[in-house]
Order: sequence, then C-alpha cells, then structure tokens
Amino acid sequence: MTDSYNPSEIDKKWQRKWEEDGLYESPDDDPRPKWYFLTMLPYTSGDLHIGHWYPMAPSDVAARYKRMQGYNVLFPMGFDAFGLPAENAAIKQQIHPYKWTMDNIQRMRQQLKSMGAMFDWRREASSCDPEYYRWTQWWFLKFYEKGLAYRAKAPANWCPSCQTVLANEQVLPSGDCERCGTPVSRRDLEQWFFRITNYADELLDHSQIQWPERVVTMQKNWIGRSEGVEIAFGLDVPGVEEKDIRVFTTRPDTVYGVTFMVLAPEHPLVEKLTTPDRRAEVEAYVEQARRLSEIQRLSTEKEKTGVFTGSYCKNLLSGQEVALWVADYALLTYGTGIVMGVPAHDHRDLDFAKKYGLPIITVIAPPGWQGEELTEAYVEQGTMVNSGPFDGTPSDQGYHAVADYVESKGWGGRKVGYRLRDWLISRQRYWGCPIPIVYCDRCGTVPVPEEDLPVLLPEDAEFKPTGESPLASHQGFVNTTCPRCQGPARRETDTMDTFMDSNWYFIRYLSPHYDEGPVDPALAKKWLPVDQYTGGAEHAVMHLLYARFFWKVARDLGMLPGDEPFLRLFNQGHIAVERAKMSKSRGNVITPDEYVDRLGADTVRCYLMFMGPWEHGGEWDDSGIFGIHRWLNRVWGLILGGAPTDGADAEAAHQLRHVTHKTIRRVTEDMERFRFNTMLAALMEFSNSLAKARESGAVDAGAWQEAVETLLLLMAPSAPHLSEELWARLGKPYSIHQQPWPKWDEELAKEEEITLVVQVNGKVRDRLQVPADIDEERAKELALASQRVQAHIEGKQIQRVIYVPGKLVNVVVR
RNA sequence: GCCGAAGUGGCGGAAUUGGUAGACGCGGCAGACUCAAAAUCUGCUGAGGGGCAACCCUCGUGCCGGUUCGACUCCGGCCUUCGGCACCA
Repeated sequence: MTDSYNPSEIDKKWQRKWEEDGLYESPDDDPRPKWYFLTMLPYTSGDLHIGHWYPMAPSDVAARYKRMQGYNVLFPMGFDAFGLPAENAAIKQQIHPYKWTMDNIQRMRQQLKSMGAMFDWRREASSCDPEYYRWTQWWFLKFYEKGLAYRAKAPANWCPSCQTVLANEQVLPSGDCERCGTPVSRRDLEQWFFRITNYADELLDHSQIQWPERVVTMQKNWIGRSEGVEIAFGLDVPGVEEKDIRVFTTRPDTVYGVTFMVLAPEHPLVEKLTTPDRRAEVEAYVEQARRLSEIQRLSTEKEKTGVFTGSYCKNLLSGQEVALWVADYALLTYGTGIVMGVPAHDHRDLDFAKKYGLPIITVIAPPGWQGEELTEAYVEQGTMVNSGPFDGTPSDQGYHAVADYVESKGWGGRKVGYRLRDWLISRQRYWGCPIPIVYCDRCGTVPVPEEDLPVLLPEDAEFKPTGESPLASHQGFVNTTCPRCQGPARRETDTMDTFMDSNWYFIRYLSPHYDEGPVDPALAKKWLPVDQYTGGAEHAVMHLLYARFFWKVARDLGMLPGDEPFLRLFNQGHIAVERAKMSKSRGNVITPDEYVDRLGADTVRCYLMFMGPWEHGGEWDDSGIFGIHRWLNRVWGLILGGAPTDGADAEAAHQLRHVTHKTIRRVTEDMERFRFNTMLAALMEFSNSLAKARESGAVDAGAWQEAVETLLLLMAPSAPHLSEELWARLGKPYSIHQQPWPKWDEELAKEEEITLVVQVNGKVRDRLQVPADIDEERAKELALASQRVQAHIEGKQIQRVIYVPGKLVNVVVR
C-alpha cells in the first residue's frame, strides 16, 4: 500500500528545499536565451485574496513552462505601494501609511510564497521604498530636462466643505462628496503635466508588439487621431484684444453652414466675450457646468444646454455674423475648446440649434436633394450647396478646396487633432512620490539636483480628517533652500500619480538595490524588454499607454533598448463575488489560505485554471474544487500504484504511446495559447486513460514508464509540489522543474482512424469509422452506401455531394 | 452616453480555419464496497417525442432577421452583463 497524498506536508517540504537551493533565482550570467515573464504587481491592500492568485498562478505556470523549454526565465514580483487607500487608512485608523503598507507587504509576501510560485524574491521592489522612489524622482527630472514636464492650470474635484481635493472615486455618482455629501465643484490648480501628446503618433503604432487586437483598438480610439482643419473666425468685440477665434473641424466642407459657435464653459475667452447683460446667466451656467463630470457632459442622451454670451464673430468665408454661445458639450481639452455649430450636418449641433431656435442651413446636399428641409442631420458626404464659390463641389473634394482656400488666406490650415490629452501627474496627496521641484522667489521653478535625491516624505506628517494635504501643511517639508541661490524657497507639495511608479517597476526589478541609476545598464541590456506581460484588461489604456510612453522617452534618453516595453500581452479576467470585484471594503474577500491549508496549493492553482478560459475570469464558486483535489489524489495513486507489466501486446503498447504523445501535443499547444482549462482537461483525460490501461490487466513496461513520467512533466508547471514529490518517489533526479519539456513524436501522435460524419442536407445521419488517409472517392462511396443515409435520400434526387477531407460528407438532395 | 468585450445543459465550461454541439469537471440519479456512514469505484445524465430493444425522430448555443450544402462560429439589427472613460489601482 502507498501512503496518501498529504499536500500540507509536501508543499512546505519542497518550498523550503527550493528556497534553500535558490532553484528559482534567475542567473544574470546564463548562456540560455532569456525570457522576461512579467505579471502585474499587486497593490498593497493587505488582503491577498483568491482574486490575486487568479492572475498570478497561471502566470507562474506559463513561466515554469518556458523554463522547462530551455529559457532562462525571469519571473519577478513586487508591490505597488503608494496610493490613496493607505492615506485613507491613516486618517481613519491613525496608522501611518508607511506602517500600514509595510505590514500589508509582509503579510502578502508570505501568502504569495504559499502559492509555490517561481518568483525570484531577490528582485522584489516596492514603489514606496526611498531606494525606489529616489529613481522615480530621477526620471521626473529627466522628463523635465527634456521639456516633457510642464505646469499648467487644470481642474481638480474640490469639496468646499472638506476644503480638499477629491479623487474621482471619492465623488458619488450624484456629484456629491462621499464623506460629507456636499456638491463637489471643480477648481483650477497649477499642476504638472507630461507631454505624452508629443508621442501620440508613435503610440498609435503597435506594429512591433503582439497584443490582443481589442487592446490595440482601445488605445487607438483613446488616442483618437483625426485630421482636420483649424479655421479662424473674425472677432471684433470692444475691449477684447484677440482679433479671431479658432475652431478645429474635421468637416471644413460644412463651414458655410455654421450658424453658431460653442465655447467650452471653462474657456478663458468666455469671460471676455460675455456682454454685461448676459453676465449673470453665463456665470451661473459656467458654475453649473463645473459640477458635471465629463461622462455626464458628453452623454448624447443628455439634453443639450447652453447660454448666449451676447457677442458675435464673423465667418470669414461667408461673411455671416455668428452668435457665440457657451455650452458644456464643448470640451476645453479637445481641439481649441471651441466648436463650430453646423446644425444641418451634425447631430449634437442640430439638437442644440433646435432647442435654442438657431438657424439651420443645409450646405451638403444628399443625393437627389430638391431643396427640402432635412428632418435629420445629414452627416454623410454629398454636394456642397449654399457655399458661395464652392457650390457644386463634392464634399470630399470640398474638404481640400476649403482647406486650401483657408490656408491661402492665412485663416488657418490643416492640423491633426488628438483626443489624447497630456498626462496630468500631480496629486494633492501625501502617500505618493514627491515631485522634486523647488519654487524660489528669485530663481523661479528649480529642479532638485540629482545628488540631493530622494526628496523624502516626512515621517511625522499629520493625517487629519480635514483633508488638508499633510505635505502642504508640514512646515519642515515645505520650507527649504533654493538649490541654485541658497535663498529661502518652497517645495512642491504635490506627489506623482501612482501610474508613474508602475511605469518602470519592471525595470527596477532587474537591480532593485542598484544605487548609481534606476537600473544597472548591463542588466537592462540583458533582460529588457519584457517578453510576456500578463494583467487585467482594466489596464488596457491608461497604464499600458503611459508605460509605453515612458519607455519611449527612456529610449530617447539612451537608457533602454528597443521601442516597446512589452512585446506580448495577455489580459486575464477577474474573479468576482456576487458580481462584484473582490475587495476589503466590500467585505467579499475570499482568501486562498484555508483552501491551501486543507487541499494544498496545487489544488488551488489548478482549480483557478480549470474554472474557464483565463481571459474570462468568473464568479467564485468552490463547489468544483474537490473535483480537482480528487484528480490529484488519483494521479498520486496512479503513479505510485504502478501497473502489471507483462502480457501486453504490441497494439496496446502502441495505443498507450499514441495517447501519451497526443497529450504532449495538446498540452503544449494549450500552454502556448494560455488555455489552461483545456490543458488540464487533456491531462485528466490522459490520467483517465492510464487508469483504464492499468485496469486492462497488462501494460507494456516501457510505454507505461514513458506515460507516467510524461504525465508528471506535463503537470509540473501546474502542480509543482505534487509532481516534484512523485518525481522523487519514482527515483528520478531532482528537480523535475529542471527537466526539459517533453516533445511529441508526430508519427505516434497522429490519428490512424477518424470519424467520418455523413450528413444529408446538413443534418448528421451517420458516423463512420474510417482510415485517416481515406480519399474523397472512397469516402463518398461509403457515405452513399450507408443504410441510414439511404433512408434519407430514398426517392430524392442527389444534387451534389460535398466532401471535407478528414471531416465529413454532405449529401445535398431535393 | 462613448470605446472595448462577453452570452452554449441544473452549474463552470469544450468545439484550433464555416463542418459530429455539450470534451473535461461539478452537481444529480442508480449501482458496487460497508453493519451503517464517509471515502473510493462503475454506469447514466440537454429538452421533447417514438420504440420491447439495439435505436430512431424533432428541437436546441441571449433575441429577431440574413448569407451558406452546412452557422455557437460570418453579416445586419436588438437585449443583458462586464471592463475603461483620464485623481481607485
């Protein structure tokens, strides 16, 4: 008799041994080809739950597979440690964010280790570590030196009652402050931006990376490149120095149809253009617009609103006077912040014109148009009408004709517009990376010299529920001396967006303690870029776009090789509980710990993979986990129970080898595609057929040995503890994780017989077992000879017979 | 609202290129073992109908329509759910 599978014992035993032996330390000097496998790092929320294992365990499996394939695999882990929740905890529980975060990291690291992953813990990095954020600040200085960092006014959510800036997350859907219920407004603050728009065109190019098509599409839409024309309209308003206002349009051919102009409520010209009699109304409208979120403002369902400023501009092409309105559907951040209103040919403009009784002039005639009034906005191409000298021009040509004319007159010209905006990196918070800038009355804005980095977060900051930024009120932090003139100066008190930290964590992993730069250049050259990145689709746009931008800037600084940080990307899904994401605040956290204690890490790892396709994620339901556990137990018994090894015939031996090699192929192909659920199904089928073979009473000794060893090798990435234990018990050399991945023999794996499906008019009527190499003539012959087929074609006329090699015959009758 | 996805038995899911719908597992039912239970093992298990039976027929992949010899797969239109929408990470 064999002893039974005892995961709690063998998990610990092997984890200890692997750690002692440094089995998973990826050598920096290794001749094997490198493979950098990166999975997104967790935020240090302190509740490492099954939702964290879901992305990590299969990543570990894929990384282990690559390693067995002969790559020198780097699979690091770290912690995304700056952010809002730590600061909230500080305010609520009076725990310092540093302590809160470090305690969480400590706990999460232990939980992660229980998974049995091949993380190289020597490479661990945490973004809140001064050793890390010193270099985040260094990068900021490089951006600043390159002219990619600048300051400008930008709105932030402002709670007038709490006297504080709120994150979007802290504003309720109603637009009220989540803490006190006061309506939140927007207030303009001087903030730091990165010029990501300088790289917009390069970011649109995904040709060097293998990413899911949907992520590429989302990024392209996010960047939103559109070609258009900027057109000046004449302005002659007493007391206003600007003599024209400019709009960006993708439809210059409709310019004769402009009947009004719309300025974004935040536009600086609004105040100047508003006539005294309109002032009260305009100010009230602007104030109201500042309360709406961008999503609300842009909703095409929301009724259009706006107010007239009292001023006019002049359409230089038509000579028409055009009323200047303020409306919240114009966004300051897109184009020039001013939209030309062409109600006849734009849905939103039409809604607006109808509501406020503004004129509607048709300037693009649909085919066959007889001058009748259009009931809907006509947004397609047509023929220009009511357009002075351009009448009769097809609108696609009109685009260029108007653009040329505008350019020749010096009234504007062709331009490319982007939906993408520069990246606002300032956050009015404590728990983030301080922006290394000093403001001096004499010298102005002065970067902190590199040798003075890091600008440390003061440890004795106070966290008051008033919401006042702990850095801004910390005199010891704020007051400093100017690095240039040594005079009194003030520090920047904003910290950086945490996306700045996550832009380069995978670079820091390579040499987390290197202190002569953000990364040891030799290691950057050796390991970068990342070969495979895995993480949630929620990062499809922001993180992944910012990180690409960051990389390109670093490349231009000569710091990094190649044009892209992540060559391949896979987005896994998420585990939900009662349809909600797992989180401490929702109180729906499922920890892996109790499952690991009872059933072992391998069961939990495999169950997460078996739930469904990795990219789908799913609702947590543990009812199937025992099925996986039973399977691992059966494998245990199967391997240790041996098999009667005499009296097997050659055919049985061949069958066993066929199944073995077919399984190697299936598992390998599924590994390549990250289809872990079907990979495990293939392994289960394999172990089931081994059990059947044993039951038959006799198996070929050689074929059996090959089969069980193959089973263990194929299972090694998924169930690393169990397979290591059984490998050792078979007397095979340590470690199974250093063995090469099995290769299949195409001859053995191929099917000798196939099921030929026979259809009549597309309906399955028979299935025939035939040799795999059957030819078309013979297949059709057999199909028509089938009695079941005969019954369905009797008395009917055969029109044609369709043959799909290796698959089916379809008899079409009438 | 806009952008991007997903929807298949009682449940999770499978079906690599338009070609056998339901692999694998859970649950359920029946049986074996047992004094009994647990564990384990074996068989059956989409719905409806027919047949003593081996089997046979019809329907069936969110909904409506289309293309095709043939559609879970392609096209058009909807519905629902999920991710993102620039200060959650």
